This record gives sequence, C-alpha cells and structure tokens, in this order.
Amino acid sequence: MTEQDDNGAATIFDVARLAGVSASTVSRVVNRYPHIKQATRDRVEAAMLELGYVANLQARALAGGRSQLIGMLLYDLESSYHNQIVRGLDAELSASDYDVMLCTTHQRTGREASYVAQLSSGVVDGLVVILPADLSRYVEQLKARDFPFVLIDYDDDPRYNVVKVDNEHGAAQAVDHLVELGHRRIGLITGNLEHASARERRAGYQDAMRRHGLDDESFIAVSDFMEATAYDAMQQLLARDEPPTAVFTSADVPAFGAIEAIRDTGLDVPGDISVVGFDDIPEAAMTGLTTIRQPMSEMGCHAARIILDALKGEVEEPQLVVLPTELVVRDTTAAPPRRRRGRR
Amino acid sequence: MTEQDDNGAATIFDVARLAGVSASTVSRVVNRYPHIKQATRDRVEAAMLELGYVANLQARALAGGRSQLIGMLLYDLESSYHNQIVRGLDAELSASDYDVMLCTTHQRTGREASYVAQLSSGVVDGLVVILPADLSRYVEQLKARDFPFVLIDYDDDPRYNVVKVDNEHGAAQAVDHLVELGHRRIGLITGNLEHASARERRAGYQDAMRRHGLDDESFIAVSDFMEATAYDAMQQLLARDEPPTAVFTSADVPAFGAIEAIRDTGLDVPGDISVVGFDDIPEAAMTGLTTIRQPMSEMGCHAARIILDALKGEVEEPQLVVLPTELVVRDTTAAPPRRRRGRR
DNA sequence: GATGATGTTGCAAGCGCTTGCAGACTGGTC
DNA sequence: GACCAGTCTGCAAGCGCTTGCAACATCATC
Repeated sequence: MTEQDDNGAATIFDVARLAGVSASTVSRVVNRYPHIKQATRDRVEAAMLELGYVANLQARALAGGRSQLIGMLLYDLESSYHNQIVRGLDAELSASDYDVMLCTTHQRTGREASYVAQLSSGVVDGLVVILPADLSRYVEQLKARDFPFVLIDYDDDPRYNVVKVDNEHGAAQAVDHLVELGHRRIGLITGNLEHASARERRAGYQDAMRRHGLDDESFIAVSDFMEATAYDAMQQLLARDEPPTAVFTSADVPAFGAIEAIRDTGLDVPGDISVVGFDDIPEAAMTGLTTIRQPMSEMGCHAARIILDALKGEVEEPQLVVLPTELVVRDTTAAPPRRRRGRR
Repeated sequence: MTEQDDNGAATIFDVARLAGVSASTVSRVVNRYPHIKQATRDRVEAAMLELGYVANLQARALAGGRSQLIGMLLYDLESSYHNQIVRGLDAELSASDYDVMLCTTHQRTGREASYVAQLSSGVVDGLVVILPADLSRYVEQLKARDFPFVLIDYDDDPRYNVVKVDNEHGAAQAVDHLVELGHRRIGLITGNLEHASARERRAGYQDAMRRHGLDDESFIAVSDFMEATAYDAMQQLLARDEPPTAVFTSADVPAFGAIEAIRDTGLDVPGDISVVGFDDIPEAAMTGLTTIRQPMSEMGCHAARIILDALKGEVEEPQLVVLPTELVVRDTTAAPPRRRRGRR
C-alpha cells in the first residue's frame, strides 16, 4: 500500500524497521519459531502484509534454510504419463507448503548429471527422478550427501528410494487376459530395454507365456516406447509366416503405433489382431485401448511422501514402493479369428 | 578425483586455492570475463574440473548474477497444448545456456500472485505466463521492476510482450470451411470467456457468420475448455428445434466432448453433424479431428527469443507476436445431411 | 627512459536471509 | 527478596557468489 522502494521488493529489514523489531525476529516469525510473543508476531505480520513482503528464496536457501521446492527431472514432457505423476506429486506437496519445479532433459541426455548437480546444490530440497538408464554417476553423489531423492520406475535397488508398479505382474495380466480370450500366438513389442520397466515387462510376459506353455522368443520385437518404432516393430511381427493374433506393447503410445501398422496392412483390431497397451494414459480411454493401468498419480503421492519424511529428518531405510496394476478391458481385444489365415 | 570436502560440493574458494588465484578470478573465469590471461584461465579450469565444481545458483543469483533459469507459469499440465509450447521454449533457450523451470498453479488459482512474486524475486531471470484472466495484479509489478516477461495467449496489450495466434482469423477459417461444405446452421461452443482466446474466437466466429449472413446468437453455448462441460453445451444445442448441422468448438478437448454428446444422441459425426476444433493437439491427429492448428512450438520459440533479447539488454518496445493459424481438414467435417431432420 | 594506455588480478563490500549465542525480561519458589 | 527456569529478542557471523575499485604488470610510444 504505502512506500515501496525504488525497484526491488521489500526485504526482511524493511519489515523489521516497520514493525520495530530486528530482522532476526522477522525471520523467526516467518519460520514459525515458537517463542515469539503474540503481540510481536502480530506486529510483524501486519508489517509484512503492508509491504507485501515475499521472502527471497535464494537468500533463504543460501543461508541454510530451505527452498521449499522439490525438483522433478524428466526426460520428456510429451507423454501424459509424466503429467499424471506430477499431478499426484504436486497435490501431495502443496499441502505441505512445497512446490514442484519441473526440469526436462529432452534430447540432451548428457546433461542429466549437470542438472542434478545444479538442482541439488541449493535450488531444491529434494529430487524426484524419472529417467532411463544408468543413474549411477550422480545418484551415488546424492546418496553420499544425504540429499533426499526418489527414483521412479527404476530397478529395485535396496540402496535407494524407489517408487514403481509391479511391471511383471502387469505384463502377466495382459498375457493372461489374451490367453483367456483364446489367443496362443501373442507378440510383445518391448520398450527401450535401458528402462527397467521395459525389462521387467518383458520378463513378466516371458514368465506368463512359459506358464501357459507358449514361450516363443521370436514373437518379441524391440522398440523404444515411441509410436513410429512400434509401427516398424509391428510390421516385423506381421511379416512372419504365422503372425501373432495378439500383441502386448510395453506402453500405450507404442500400442497406437502397432494398431496403425495392423490397420495399414488391411487387418482389423480387434477382429484379426488384439492389442493391449500399458499405462492407461488418457488417450487410451479416448481411443478405447485395452491396457494395464498404472496408478500414476498415486506414484507421485508416494514419492512426495518419501521426500517429505526425509526432509522432516525421519530418515529411515530406503523405501521400495511397488504399486499394483490393473487390467482395463476396452475395445482392442477380442477372441482370435476362427479360421486361421496365414498371412495378410 | 581427489579430496572432496566432508559433505557439500566444492566452493569457489576451493577452486581458487587449488588454482592459486583469488575467488574473484575464478568467478570471472566462470562468467567469461574477457581480460583473463590464458594461463590463469587454464589453471582455473583444470582446478574446477578436478574438484567437480558446480556453481551454486542461489549464491550467484543472490549476488546479483543470473540464475540462468526462465520460469514458465501454467494453470495446468494436462493438455498437450502446453507441452508443445514448452518444447519450443526449451529448444530455443537451451541453445543459450538457459533452462526452463515449470510451475503449475493447478486448481489453486489464488496462488498465482505469490508464485510470480517468488519466482521473480531471484529464482528465475524471466517469466513466461500462460494463465487465464486477470493478470493485472502482479503483471504491473513485474513491469515496474523491468522484469522480463511474456504473456502467451493474452489480449493484445501494447504495454506487454504478448505471443499469440490470430484467434479471430482461425475461427473465421473454421466457419468458412463449414460454410463451403454447405452448412448454414453452425453452432459455437466457446471456452471460458475469461480467456482472451475464447473471446477472440467467439468474435471471429460472429464476424464470419455475419459475413455469410448467418448470424444467430442462439447457436452459441458457453463452456470452459473442458470435455465434460462441452458435452453439456452440445446437448443444449442438440435440444433446439433446429439443431445445428455443424459446431465449432474453441479448442480440441471440448470438441471431443461435443462429439461424444452427438454420438450419444444416436447421431453421426460427420454424417449428421460436423465438428471443428482448435489447437491441433496430438490427440486431434490421432482421432481424425478437423481443427485449426496453432503453431505451438513456434509460440514457445518466440517467447524465448523475446526474453533472451530483454536479458541481453536490448530492451525495445513491448512486442506483440501474432502467429497465423491453419485449417487442418480431417474426418469430422462433411457436407450437411441432404434432407433436413427436425431434431434427433 | 619516462609516460600513458591496457591488460590482469585481488580486496572487500555486499546480495537477503538464518541461527547460535547471549542478554534482558518474566514469573514462580523457597 | 534472592534465585532459577523459562521466554523473548537482538547481535553478528556467515551461506557462496559478483563486482566496483584500485593496484600492479606490461607494452608500445615518443
């Protein structure tokens, strides 16, 4: 309302002067230090309000306080998969005065380490990481510094906090569903095998197939979670003498690619070939894709909770949270066609 | 490689000691100050490498330097619309050693002001804002402080940097397309009219309709960019004595809602009713929605460029960038049915 | 060989905040 | 009335960095 300084915002000293106390006292009010006389507190709060005081996060973090920010490192913002997780995280954190800062590495995979270094050196108080592949380089450093962090969708590693879903069981659910419908020739289009999730889903598929007496490695095509490569992978499977009557893809996005490839060959989904995805992103519901649902926003919640606990100093053993998946049957799966058609 | 301190990372002093220079010199090397002897520079760089030195962003920002971060404020991360913009922004920025920090206000509309205050008080060097409604509260403050910022999808306001598309023309393209197909009763489902884009698209629709001698306010239903409310709005339009044979929705997401409502009534898209969206999000291509494309990643690029220019001190007049839209015809538009059917 | 223009570096004062320590109170007890 | 425990507040020393200023080194010039 009243006098604002020339350019910048009001500092803690401005507030202190106006309230007739020292800066330390203002700091204590802001940080909810218990032993402050109510009258003093009121005066300080009034002054803050009047000046529109906003704490300078930089200074606070620098002086040893907290930045009240949790970093989230992703390789990509394209997929709605991440967004759901962010939602969950954000919802849980915002109840505790924390906020999320999102960073994406995009193409520039090599920059992960520097991102982590930067963020963890004061910008954020904790880190949630969804990245493929080998984190060892920087994760060990974080660990050594007792910096709170959670890995999402990573290998089960007793040294770290990990939040994930039961990928193997999820893949088995997909296979079981297809077998129940009567399918015997069931293909798999895996994701990039650098991802733990891709490996685990493949393992789940293989186990389930074996359990049904159906294992045949040649039904496996490798892709990388992208639509275009899944299209190609599907074409490979279709080119076989006896193409599969169903495919399970390691995510929803590649499922779309597979469906396109199938339809481009003149075949029908699910009439000729059934398709099951993984994730249950919103687009899956929209297009009627049968899929294995991951509770994504729950994953975000759990990650948040682990970080918050660590921040409270309730440091426990590293936690492993494995959430259950769920089969969602929609319109891309059906019984296999009666009469066998060779190819095409 | 060698001695790392007890916990935290190496500071500028550690580097200085190892290189046998003062901290200021190290700072100058880091900040590419020109007058440094090559030999000194080399020595410092070697020391940095050896210690794995990472500048503390907080301290740097606090001391008056730059954080090398551009903030982006969104109300939502759900729609792929934003993601595309972020992509463009990020691509452009990362070429200049800047990174993006994303913040979403989510439901909590009231917190926008505090977000902006926090971010602009040192966390980021510039701000890109995609928010609905009334920004006046905090935007004026930013302006007064000469803090670089860009508004996306905002009213044309000569005081601010604004990046947007030609919403009116886009809407006109949609109407023209439908008229060309033979439609005369063309409905509009607007977005939340707090958004400038919703208002402009409505204006474009109205102008075009008038131009074709077709204006009839009763064909306008108000929604809010969401699928569910668009569903309801469409139902209203369908309940009329003479329902429209085509609708234009102010975004792609509500178009999906409208289509669902139409199909739930037993009618066909585009056989009975044509639908045109706006945005061209990936889901539009996937589901064959005819729509008006916004060059989203270009919008991000432009925003980045404006911020970077401002940061370079090349402060010019506030810029207004209006990008063209493009009609993308897919499978949800066709000629109206021959024989008029009353309702249902 | 003196002079000035440049190039190269260090000193020290902050940036806005937190926090350990200590001093000044308050109240209750013996 | 003296004393102790507890409550409340200020002082001052940083957190890790940038940057204006000044000092010194270098070099070409006359």
